[in-house]
Amino acid sequence: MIQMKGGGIVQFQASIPIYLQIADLIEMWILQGRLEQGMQVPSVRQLALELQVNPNTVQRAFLELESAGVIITKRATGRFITDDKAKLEQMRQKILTERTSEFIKTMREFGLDDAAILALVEANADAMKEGL
Amino acid sequence: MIQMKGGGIVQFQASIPIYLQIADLIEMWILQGRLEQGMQVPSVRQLALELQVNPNTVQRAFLELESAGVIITKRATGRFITDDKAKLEQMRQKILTERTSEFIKTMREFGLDDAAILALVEANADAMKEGL
Amino acid sequence: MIQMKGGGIVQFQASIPIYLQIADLIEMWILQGRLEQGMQVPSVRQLALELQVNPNTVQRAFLELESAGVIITKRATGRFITDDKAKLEQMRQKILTERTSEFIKTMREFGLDDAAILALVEANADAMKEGL
Amino acid sequence: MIQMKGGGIVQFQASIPIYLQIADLIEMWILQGRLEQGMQVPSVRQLALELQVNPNTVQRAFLELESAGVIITKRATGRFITDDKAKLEQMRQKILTERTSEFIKTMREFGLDDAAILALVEANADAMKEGL
DNA sequence: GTGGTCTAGACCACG
DNA sequence: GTGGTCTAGACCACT
Repeated sequence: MIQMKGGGIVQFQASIPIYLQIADLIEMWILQGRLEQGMQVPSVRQLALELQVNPNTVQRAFLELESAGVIITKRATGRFITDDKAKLEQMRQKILTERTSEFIKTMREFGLDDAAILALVEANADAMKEGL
Repeated sequence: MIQMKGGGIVQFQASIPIYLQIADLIEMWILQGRLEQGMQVPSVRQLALELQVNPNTVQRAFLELESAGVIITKRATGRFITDDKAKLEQMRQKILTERTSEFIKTMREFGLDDAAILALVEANADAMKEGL
Repeated sequence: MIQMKGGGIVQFQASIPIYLQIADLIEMWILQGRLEQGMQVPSVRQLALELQVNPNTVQRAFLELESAGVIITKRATGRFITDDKAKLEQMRQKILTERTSEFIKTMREFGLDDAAILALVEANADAMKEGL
Repeated sequence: MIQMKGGGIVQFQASIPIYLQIADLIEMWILQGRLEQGMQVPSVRQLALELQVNPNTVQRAFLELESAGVIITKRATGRFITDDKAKLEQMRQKILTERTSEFIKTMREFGLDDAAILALVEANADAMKEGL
């Protein structure tokens, strides 16, 4: 049994396909290290139950992850996280960089210079800390 | 005539409705001050031509912007950007804060502490500056 | 309306997923030049009707073709064969070579030398001509 | 101990049932004469070990081969390759003809005439010879 | 009318 | 019990 975020039920947002959200969710789990290398990936049916969606939807999410090389399917045995550590680390770095660049780009488009961006990040980080 | 980003043609990504991408685009233009308060909003036909999409699609984008209160339709006159300066500024702040919080949250989920996040932002900002 | 092979109904063989057979079928149509560059690709629903399968199955076949770069999807408009002539020609050559190499390899494994293979091909080609 | 192709490990492709691939493999061995008529058929366990698959899978492969008449099970003694020489030769001829006809048919669908097909085979055979 | 997504449920192949 | 495929049918988003 996999520990859901906060132990609660995952809420999907409309306007983005659920199967993509699931794929993203699991990719995050893996890249964040919540799922270890090995047979950790839960089965289609189990995930469908936990996420309260149709098994076909989970199936499709896994299809995405497989074509992305994150997981490997062994017929009639289960799905496994790739044991290519380098690949995972590379993907992690890629996502970190992408998200950061995208964030900076947006902020700049709003006219913020680097100092202002850093200040904004710092202020928000502090605010979020207190919020906890 | 509206100046496109870099003078080029805007590329839409397949997985998000085009009309939403257009609405976002225009909202950004307004919030970033590229479009001034007044009757600046280009016509549906013109935008459709420039963006090379179906006029219906632009129409829908405008509908979104209207319901968000960003633009106002005056019958038989045209569309105008709201002159409610406070509202625009408020939306601007809201977007800035939202994006920043979301960014920080994601980074933390990857195990980065605040110092690491700031460092990452700074490094990327530098890298992007050189790239230009 | 697309002309089926011989005007008849396509029969699918068990043991190979139908959606793969459909994808192959259409890829063949394209590479053989039966479908021209343009809006030729029939819609999901139409093909499903003609092939007497579920629309979802056709949909999945198209997914394959799209990820292979053979067709392009324009939302709410239809699917189009890629107009990248070079790419199509390249795929054609690749398939021809692959099939031929595979054929030769198999024949050699049965102990036939090149002369024997050529003779076999020639004999069969003649026989098939008479059969028509 | 059976000599694998090139002494290496056999790689199975994901889209075809492993047991069928194994059955095909063994049938090829027999028809190509690598396995002689007699009690040559290796045991389920041994094959499973060498091919690194589940013994059940090998078992199923043997079932296929038995129903095809290629091997015969003698209770409490083991599995034997059929000593019906005529049958084996007949199967060999059948496979050769089938594969060749299929190959020619495909090539013709691509618009190649017999001369072109022969040329293609010859060219590929030469290329493959140099490659070795 | 087009493609995209999702559900519910069934059956099969595999190990 | 696992994944894979397929159907039937529905609803939505988009142009």
